[in-house]
Amino acid sequence: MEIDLSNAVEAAQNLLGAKLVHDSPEGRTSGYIVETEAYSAEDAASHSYRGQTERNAVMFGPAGYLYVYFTYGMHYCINVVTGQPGHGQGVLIRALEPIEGLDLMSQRRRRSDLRDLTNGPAKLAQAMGLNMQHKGLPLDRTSAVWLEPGISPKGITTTSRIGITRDTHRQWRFYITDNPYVSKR
DNA sequence: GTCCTGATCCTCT
DNA sequence: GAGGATCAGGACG
Repeated sequence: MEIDLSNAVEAAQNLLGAKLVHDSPEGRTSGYIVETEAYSAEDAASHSYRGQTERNAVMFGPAGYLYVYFTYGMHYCINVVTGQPGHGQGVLIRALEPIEGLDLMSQRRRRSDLRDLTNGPAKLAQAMGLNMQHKGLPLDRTSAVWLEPGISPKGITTTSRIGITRDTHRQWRFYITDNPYVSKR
């Protein structure tokens, strides 16, 4: 992988514009990453804050692996693990700009509006067909899910993170400025 | 468009 | 037993 994942906050910005691809039995889906959030073990909003557990163990492994979690009783969200093993860092992928497999994404999402396929962390996981099966996979060509170099963002906007209740002061959300596929708010 | 709520279940307290 | 890195649908205007 050519993307620098040594630090979550920097990696969250480096990952903007990268291409995420999933080759599934139903076909290929892919998209450019347009919105991310950084999480680290010193951060009370992070799953890794209270130390390693069975659920978050992937976050404490090497960088470049996929951490998937299940939340709110019905949704999956995906992270790219960053940092050194033992550090417990990750970057939440919050939105994609769809590239390949638009019909398949629409089927999985049961939505036809292009802008409603991948503009949210649980939406993109559903559109890409990602779930707990994919937790812990390396994001390279040895897996069905991987990252490639994509586009260079023209501008990056920094804000506070969405939907958290602790450490809300951190400005650790990043998105490609003016991209129409960024989640709301 | 905005606001509010129900859905639904795993994880940790 | 509570709460969560969310989303969709309905009420209202």
